[in-house]
Amino acid sequence: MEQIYLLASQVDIDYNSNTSIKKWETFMPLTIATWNINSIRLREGLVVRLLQEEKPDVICLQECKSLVEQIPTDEFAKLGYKYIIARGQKAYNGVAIISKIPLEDAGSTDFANLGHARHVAAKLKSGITIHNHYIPAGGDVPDRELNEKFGQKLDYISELRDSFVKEIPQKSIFVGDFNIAPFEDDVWSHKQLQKIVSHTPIEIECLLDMQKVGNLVDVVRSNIPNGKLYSWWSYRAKDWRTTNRGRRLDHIWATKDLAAFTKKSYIVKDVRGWEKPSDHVPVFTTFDI
DNA sequence: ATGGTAGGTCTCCTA
Repeated sequence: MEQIYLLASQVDIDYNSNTSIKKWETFMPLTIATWNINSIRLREGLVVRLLQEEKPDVICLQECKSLVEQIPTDEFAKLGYKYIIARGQKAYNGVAIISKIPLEDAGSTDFANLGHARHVAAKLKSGITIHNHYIPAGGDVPDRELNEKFGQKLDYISELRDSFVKEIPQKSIFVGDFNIAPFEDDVWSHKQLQKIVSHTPIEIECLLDMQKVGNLVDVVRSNIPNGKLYSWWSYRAKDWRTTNRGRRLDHIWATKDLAAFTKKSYIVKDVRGWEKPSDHVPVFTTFDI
């Protein structure tokens, strides 16, 4: 039987061909990062530093807080990150996918009809589609009768569950700031956060239902199954590192075909200690495809 | 039960 060794970023994978693809012996891993940057214009330098130090193939950013035409791109391009697919608006939200490998715009959807730039998708030549989401934070009060924003958060995820992920094809990666920490080990105190938006049972149920309907795998938790794991620490804490009251709000999910090829995920916690940091740190997964 | 910090359209909205 003929075997082909794939360079995933250079070759179109044809899963329908008769040729056997010896997937585990290929040698071009694809590393994806997701990071809520909280203003891309203010933190352009931090993105540059991260790209230099960690060299992901693709980075998905949320809360760019910028019109697309005002996103700085020159310094990213100098490092080889020449491709960017983004959606933006003034001051709020905004998502971008920045890549060393060619990207094709795969559209965006205004979930829950909020009029917000919270989703963008890009397709790689290998046929993999990356969906980058900034799910609404949901305000402070976890009751949709008292707080419209909490309802919008549930509506956004319900719409994903009832239409979008039902149709999601294989070879999809689904990442971003989901603003929900689903498991006990995803928060510093499960007991103390049960009524705090981001860890309430209703949000968690909605998110995990959506994950199940889409047959999506939380690859970061698959690769790091045990122990506390955070991607966000509040700006309001006096000493984020010492008190360590974190939450895992940022996620990398994938359809099962791709999830089967991931072995490594990691979170670069030190980024929270860089000068003028975002309150989120980047999360990484390598797909050995 | 409260307040704490940060970014942008900046004394008010968002997170």
